[in-house]
Amino acid sequence: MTVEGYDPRAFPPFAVTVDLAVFTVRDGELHVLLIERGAEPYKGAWALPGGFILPRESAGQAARRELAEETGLSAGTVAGLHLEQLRTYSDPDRDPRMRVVSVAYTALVPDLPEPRGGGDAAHARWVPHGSQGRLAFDHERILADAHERVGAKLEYTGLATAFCPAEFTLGELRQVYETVWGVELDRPNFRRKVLTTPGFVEAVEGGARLTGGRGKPAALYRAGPANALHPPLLRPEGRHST
Amino acid sequence: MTVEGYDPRAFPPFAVTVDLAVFTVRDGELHVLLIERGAEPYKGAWALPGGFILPRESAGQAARRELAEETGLSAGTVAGLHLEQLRTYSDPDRDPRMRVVSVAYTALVPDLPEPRGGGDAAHARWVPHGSQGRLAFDHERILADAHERVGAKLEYTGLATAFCPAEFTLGELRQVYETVWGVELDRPNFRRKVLTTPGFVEAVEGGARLTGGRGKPAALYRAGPANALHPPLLRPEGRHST
DNA sequence: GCCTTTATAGTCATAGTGACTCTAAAAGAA
DNA sequence: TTCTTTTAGAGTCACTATGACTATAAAGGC
Repeated sequence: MTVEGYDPRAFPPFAVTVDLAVFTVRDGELHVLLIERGAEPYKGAWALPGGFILPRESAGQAARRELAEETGLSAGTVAGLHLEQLRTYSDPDRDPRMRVVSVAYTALVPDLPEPRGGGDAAHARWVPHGSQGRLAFDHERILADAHERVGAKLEYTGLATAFCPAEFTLGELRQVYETVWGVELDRPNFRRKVLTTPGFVEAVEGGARLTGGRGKPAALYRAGPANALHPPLLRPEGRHST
Repeated sequence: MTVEGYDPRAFPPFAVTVDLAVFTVRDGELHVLLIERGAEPYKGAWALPGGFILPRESAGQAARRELAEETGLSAGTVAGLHLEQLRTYSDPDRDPRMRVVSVAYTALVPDLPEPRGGGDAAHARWVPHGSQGRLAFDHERILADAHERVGAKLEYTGLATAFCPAEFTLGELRQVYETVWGVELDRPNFRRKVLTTPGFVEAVEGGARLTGGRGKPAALYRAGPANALHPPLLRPEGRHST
């Protein structure tokens, strides 16, 4: 049971941190937010943003605070972003200095301005996913888990809209799927599927947007009320993992 | 970033525990393993089994160790059980005495003997899910999250076989779905779906088993190699949450 | 004007599924 | 024994969802 026979010195003390895998779609490519470490160990290496949980904070609050600090976004903007707990990493040797348990979060954001690199992050950058090279600690593993989770959640939730601005075209939404899954989707079929899935998207009345100056203007949509898609929008070829 | 500017006293110390939501199907009913607390706070209340992570343990190792201690199962048996990290609970006030972050795990077990209540658990019992009343700490929330997660995973993974012994009938497997989801499934349709989903189950050659002495003997199957079901076996009526 | 690009409207064949009916093989009751 | 009950398992039918298409519309660049 939790904390049987209580004694302040009877439990092994741990440091608890949050790490964030922040994804965005930029120019049709999936990008991850990374920071460059300014101290040992792994000095100069790239790592996921993150930091300690404060004494009166939940892990979720810490994640949102760190995200605001490292991206330079206002607290109000960060409050509206999609942030989701991924899992907790607790290998005793994951940090060479001491026992650190880290609660990892995944954030999905629409295309944002270049991060300011505030907080203790010497440099923060959007890095194309796949070209990030080796990361500090077990952050490669965390990033891989986060990518897999995001890909899976696109199938059965309306999460893809979190990568888009408030109003978006179906082409932009389709590009999110193609970018995260690394596949090409048939345009008419994707359109049919999205529009017939109840609650996925809602049409914006007057709207129409030129898509980068090319092609016919597209109607605008906003995220619908559904958080689960029925039936799901499954990846082609069925490569899952879970 | 994780543990910038290291100083042993610079980080807020946390206690880190694991909590377990252990499910089994007994007599066609979903049961949860609960222990009765022997100390304040919540003395006498029922709670999820769990305990501290030791200094050289990962959270997963701690979960497996605690499960063995509280159920009285051998380490070998516990090693074969399905154990999966659920999520981490970190509300600063979730434990009234001190700051405790808990990594929750979900375990799915076939019908087991009554637990011995070893370890520090005064009493351990299988309690029918839904009749457990109020639990200590935030364990009701953890249990609800675990149930929702298990229900969702039955849809797109072969997880249901973890509730069954090594060899099982399709009727037993169907009962797992019906019990966890709380619905009735059409027998022929369920059978067709399971048998046509590649890798879900494999026929056991000679086998056949009387199902509680009633009805025609059923063929035996074992869990197949697939960990993901394609296409998924969706709940009727599409009530998800995610 | 034409060409390219993207959006959007359809068509058609097929796989998957829900709602069924029907038969087989066991135990227990009369 | 025969009849009833129970569960396994085979099979049918209609409808939905989907993959693979074709075709048209509306923009910019040339």
